[in-house]
Amino acid sequence: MLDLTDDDTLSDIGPDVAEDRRGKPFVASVGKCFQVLKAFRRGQTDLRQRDLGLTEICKLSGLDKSAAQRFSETLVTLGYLEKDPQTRRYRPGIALIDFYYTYMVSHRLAQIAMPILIEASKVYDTTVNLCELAGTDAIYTVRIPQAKASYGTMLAGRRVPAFCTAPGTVILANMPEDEADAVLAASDLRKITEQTVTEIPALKAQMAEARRLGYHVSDRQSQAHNVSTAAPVLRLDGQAVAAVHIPGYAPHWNLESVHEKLVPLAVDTARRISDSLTEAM
Amino acid sequence: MLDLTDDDTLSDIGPDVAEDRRGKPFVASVGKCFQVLKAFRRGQTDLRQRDLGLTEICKLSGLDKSAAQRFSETLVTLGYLEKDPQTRRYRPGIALIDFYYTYMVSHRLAQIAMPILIEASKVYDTTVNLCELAGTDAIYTVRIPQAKASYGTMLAGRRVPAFCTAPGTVILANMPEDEADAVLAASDLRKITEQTVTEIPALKAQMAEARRLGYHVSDRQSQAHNVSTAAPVLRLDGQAVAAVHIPGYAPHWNLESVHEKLVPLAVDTARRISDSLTEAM
DNA sequence: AACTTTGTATCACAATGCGATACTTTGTTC
DNA sequence: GAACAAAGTATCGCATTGTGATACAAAGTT
Repeated sequence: MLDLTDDDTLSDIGPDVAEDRRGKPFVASVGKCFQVLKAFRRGQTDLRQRDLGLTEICKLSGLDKSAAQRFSETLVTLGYLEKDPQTRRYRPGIALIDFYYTYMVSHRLAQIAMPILIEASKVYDTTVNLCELAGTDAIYTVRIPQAKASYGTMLAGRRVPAFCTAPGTVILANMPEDEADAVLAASDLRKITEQTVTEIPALKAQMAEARRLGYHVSDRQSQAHNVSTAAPVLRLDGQAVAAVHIPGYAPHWNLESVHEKLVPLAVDTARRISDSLTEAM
Repeated sequence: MLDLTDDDTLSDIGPDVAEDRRGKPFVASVGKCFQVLKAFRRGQTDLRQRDLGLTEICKLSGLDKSAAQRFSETLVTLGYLEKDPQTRRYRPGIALIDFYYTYMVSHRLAQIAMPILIEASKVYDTTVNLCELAGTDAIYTVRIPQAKASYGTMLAGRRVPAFCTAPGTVILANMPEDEADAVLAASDLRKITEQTVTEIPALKAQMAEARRLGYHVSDRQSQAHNVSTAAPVLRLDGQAVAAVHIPGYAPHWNLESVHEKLVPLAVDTARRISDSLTEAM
């Protein structure tokens, strides 16, 4: 009944440490509390399970039992986890949602893009997404969903690997080459489907092509049956800040119809957002 | 150009401490780091400003300069804040979005509700929301937006006071009376507009009426020019777990047309979700 | 150029978080 | 249903870790 199966690839939640921030003050307890929260994301994608026991939190967070207990209880007190008094298991708390709002409310790009994306979604009654690059992942920040999509693909916050997805490709294609190279070098270049391209030269050729064309079509590179397209949102200086992504799900859309209809829609939508952006920034 | 003005009431981010959790282990550093993150939410609604300097973080979080620095830098290292090297100001980091996904992906109610809400939004081309109660606030967890709405009202994670909004009223009306009373008692019963009802007896009468009718129409109680309606999503035992909320914005909708069209839509949508729920739970 | 404001670095102290250990409860097996 | 295993909770002395007053540096302002 509850089908959590997802057809596309998920990324884990990113590296635990950032760049060269050594020397900066760092409060270890804070890092550990986020390890606990991350455990729930890992736990969910792995086990399709909504809540975790203390022992599972230990394993998924890498903390010992005492620490896991302390931080879990702390997070319950703060409302970021909830604890079932019966089962004594923990689950994500509703207060977590606050941070989405905190991030998005100050996000000018999303603010500008939202109405344009909504309009676009109506043209062919399709899902339309806005993606941004975060490390080696593309994160969906705004999603205008359609009823037939699977639940996981309706949610903002989803991460997918940049190198093998249409939105990732167009963003990488329109950023400084050395930065793009760094992302590829840091990426875990695994074959997700049979079609996934994993060789750096082939990927760079794809990116060059995407840059030339102004869009990219991902033909079952990360999803077995689906074709999706993306076009870059560009700053005045030509650098990509995001991508408009439109998936074409299997029965209804194919390579041909995506090229004919969704590609122009994605390109046009991204261009409209880019134009509005440069005015405001 | 960038209009961040919002027409409805926002709640602050909730109490800093929960119930009677004394005795439970608590890591103070973790609490303080969340004070810093909350500062950004406060800062944004107050100042309509996207980033905060260290001194502002001090004021908004209640921490001293050293602590503010330590926790801000820690959060930067973890990716939950970003720091502009030029201005040395901090802003929310994209990694914050991860927690929305973490919460939502395991949320069976949202999963069930999403397609039904999408369908409903197409009937009159309106925004349709799913709200849940958190403390004295109603939090929007799922929003199907329409292009004409203001940005703030498109975002999941928004909090509004329960007592003076339609979704809050229908949820309070369909929960154990003592719990509802407790929520009202804890609420900050301020007049938001001229029409806001703030007397407990009047509020309880409203709730009784909402319970009898199966819906509630909020006539400019929290928004000066708008009328909105909500209907409860009920568990098999009749307890509310959420509310379907449909706002009727001013020029297009009025009290009459809301009653005629949006009320039946909200009631029907909430009932369809309730029915799917009980099967699954 | 003098001043104010804001951000960064330092460091000795002890409070605070740590985690090994022991205890209690749940639920699993025979 | 007794015996056992596994998961969750409580305890507590130690020293690690975070603390915050102070001093310093770098931007902004007059």
